Amino acid sequence: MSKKSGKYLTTGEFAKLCKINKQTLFYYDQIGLFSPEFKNEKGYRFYSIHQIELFFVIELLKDLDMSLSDIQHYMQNKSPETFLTMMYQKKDEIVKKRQEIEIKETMIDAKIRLMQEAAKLDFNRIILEELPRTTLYLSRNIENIADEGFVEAISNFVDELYLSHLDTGYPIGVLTKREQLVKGEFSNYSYLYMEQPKPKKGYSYFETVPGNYLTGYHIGDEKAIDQTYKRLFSEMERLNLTLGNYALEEYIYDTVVKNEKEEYITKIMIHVREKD
Amino acid sequence: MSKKSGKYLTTGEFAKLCKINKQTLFYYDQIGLFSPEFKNEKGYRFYSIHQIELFFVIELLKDLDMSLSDIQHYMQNKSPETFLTMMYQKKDEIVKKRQEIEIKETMIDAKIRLMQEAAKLDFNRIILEELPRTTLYLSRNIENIADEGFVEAISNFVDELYLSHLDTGYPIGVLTKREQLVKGEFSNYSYLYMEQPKPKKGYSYFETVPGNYLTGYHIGDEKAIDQTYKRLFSEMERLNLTLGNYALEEYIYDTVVKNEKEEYITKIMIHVREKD
DNA sequence: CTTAATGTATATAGTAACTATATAGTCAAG
DNA sequence: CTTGACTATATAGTTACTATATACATTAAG
Repeated sequence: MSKKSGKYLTTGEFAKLCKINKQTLFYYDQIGLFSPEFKNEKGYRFYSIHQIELFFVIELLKDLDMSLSDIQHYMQNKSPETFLTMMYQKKDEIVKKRQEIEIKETMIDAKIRLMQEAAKLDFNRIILEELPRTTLYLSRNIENIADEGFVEAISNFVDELYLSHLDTGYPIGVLTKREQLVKGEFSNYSYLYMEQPKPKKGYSYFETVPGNYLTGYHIGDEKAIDQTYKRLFSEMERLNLTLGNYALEEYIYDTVVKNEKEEYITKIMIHVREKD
Repeated sequence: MSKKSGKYLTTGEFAKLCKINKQTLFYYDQIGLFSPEFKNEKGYRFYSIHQIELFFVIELLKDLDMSLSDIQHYMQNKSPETFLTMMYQKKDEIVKKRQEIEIKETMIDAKIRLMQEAAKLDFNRIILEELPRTTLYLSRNIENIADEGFVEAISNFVDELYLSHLDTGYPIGVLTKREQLVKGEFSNYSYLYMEQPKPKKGYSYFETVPGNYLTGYHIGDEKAIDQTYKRLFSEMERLNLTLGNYALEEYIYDTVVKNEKEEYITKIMIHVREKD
C-alpha cells in the first residue's frame, strides 16, 4: 500500500482488490471503458475505492455476455431508466444462466452416479432389479420411422427440450412398447424420453411402472443389438418372468469402459412381471 | 436433412443440433478435439447421433473453464477412474460457479430495489423510517485508522468476504458507533459491513436494532459529508428525537441520479429513539 | 546518499477460441 | 442442365485479454 497516495489506490493495488490482472486495467483505460479517477503528472493512475462498485457492475455485465464495447456504449449514455430496464433484462438472463448451470450440475451428478454404478458392474451380466417410479418427458410417437427420420426426431426432441427448459442433463433415452417387442422389432422405438427428477408444471409426462426390470448392456455396434435383446429374453424365460409393458434404452458415453477405441454402450431395461 | 446420409448427420445438421456455429465444428476437427465418425471420399464429414453425448461433455468442460487443449489431452488418455475424479472436481467447481451466479443475482436484485426506491426519492429530503432487523457481517474494528489504512481495511475485508463466501452482492457499508458520533467524528468509522440476508453458519454477525432510523443522502465530495450529518442532527432535534446506538453509511453507485458526471451518493441511516 | 528491488508506464506482440470471408467443389430438384 | 443450397479448404479478422520488452519512478536497506 503506497503511503503517499492517501485514500487512492495505484493500478496494482486496485487490480489486487478486484482480483484482476493489472494489464487488464491498462487495457480498460486504453479502450476508455474504465479509467482511474485521475492521473498524476508522471502518468501514474489513481483509483478511488468507490470505483470498485462501477467495476463490479462492469464485471456483472461482462459475465452476462455483454461485449466490452456494448458495456462502454451503455455506460456512456446511461440514465436511471435505462439502467433499471437493463437490470430487469439481465435478471432474466441470469436466471436462465443459473438454470443452465443447474442442468450441468445434474449432468455431472448423473455421470458420477453412472460411473460409480459402472465400477461395480459387469457389462456382460444381466441383472434383475427393482426400479422406482420415475417421470419421463416423452417425444411424439416415432414408431415405424425411417433411419433419417430418427435422426430428425432426435433433433426435434433436443430443440423441444431446449425451448421448453425440460433439458435436465440426463441422457436421452428411447422407450419401446411391448407391442413392438413381442414382434421382435426391438429397434422400432415408440418414443424418445428424458427423465425429469423435478417435473415442471404445465407439461404432460409418462410415469414409469415401479417394479422389476431386467437390465443388460449392449456394447459396440448397435446393428447387433438384437442379439443382446435375445439374451435378455432367454434370461427372462430362465427366471420364469414375463414381458411387461415396455423396454427402455439409454446410450452411455464410452468413458465407462476401459477401452482405447470409442465405443458406445446401450443400457437396456426391460419391464418384467412374475409368471403365474 | 439429407436423405442419403441415413442415420448420419452432415456438419450443418450436427451444428444445428448442437446449437453451435458450423465453423466451430470445422475448427474442432482441425485441432483434433472432436471429429466426425467418418469422412466420405469427397471429404464430407458425417457425425453419428451418439456423438452428441461426447460433444455435450466437451461443452460442459469448456463451461467449467477448461481450455480446449486441456480437454483434448484429457480425452486422449481418459479412463473411468480419471473421468470420475474429474467429475468430482468439476462438481465442486460448478457448485462454486452456481454460488457466484447467485451472488450476482442478489446484486441485480439489490440494484433493482435501490433504483425503484430511488425513483420515488428526493435525495435532498431527510426521512424518518422504520427499518427491520437485519444481519450484518462486520470487519475488524477500524476506529482511528488513517486514510491509507482505510483503503487497506476495505481491501482486506473484500478478500475476507471472498474467501469466506460471505460476499452477498450487497454494497459494502460502514458502521459508526454512537461514541464517535457524539464527538462529531462522523467519518471515524467503527466497522465495515456487508448485509447477509441468509447468514451462513459458523460466523459471528451483528444484528441491527429494529426501529426508527433517520435517513438522508449525501451527494458528491465526501469531504463535505459533515454538513449532511449536521443537517441530519438538526432534523433529529426538530423531530424531538435522540441519537441511538450507531449510524450506517452505504455508497451508492451514481446511476441513480440523472447526471453526466460521475458522482457518488452516500446513504446515511442514523439509529434514533424518541426523546422522553 | 546511493543502490537494488520493486513498482509504474507505454508499446508491441502473442494467444485462445472462435468467426467471417473468399473461392471452389458437390448434390438434388425442377 | 442449370440453379440454389449445401459442402470443403484456406486465410484473415475479432475479442478480450496476456505477456514481454524497455524505460522511468519510488521505496527500503545499507
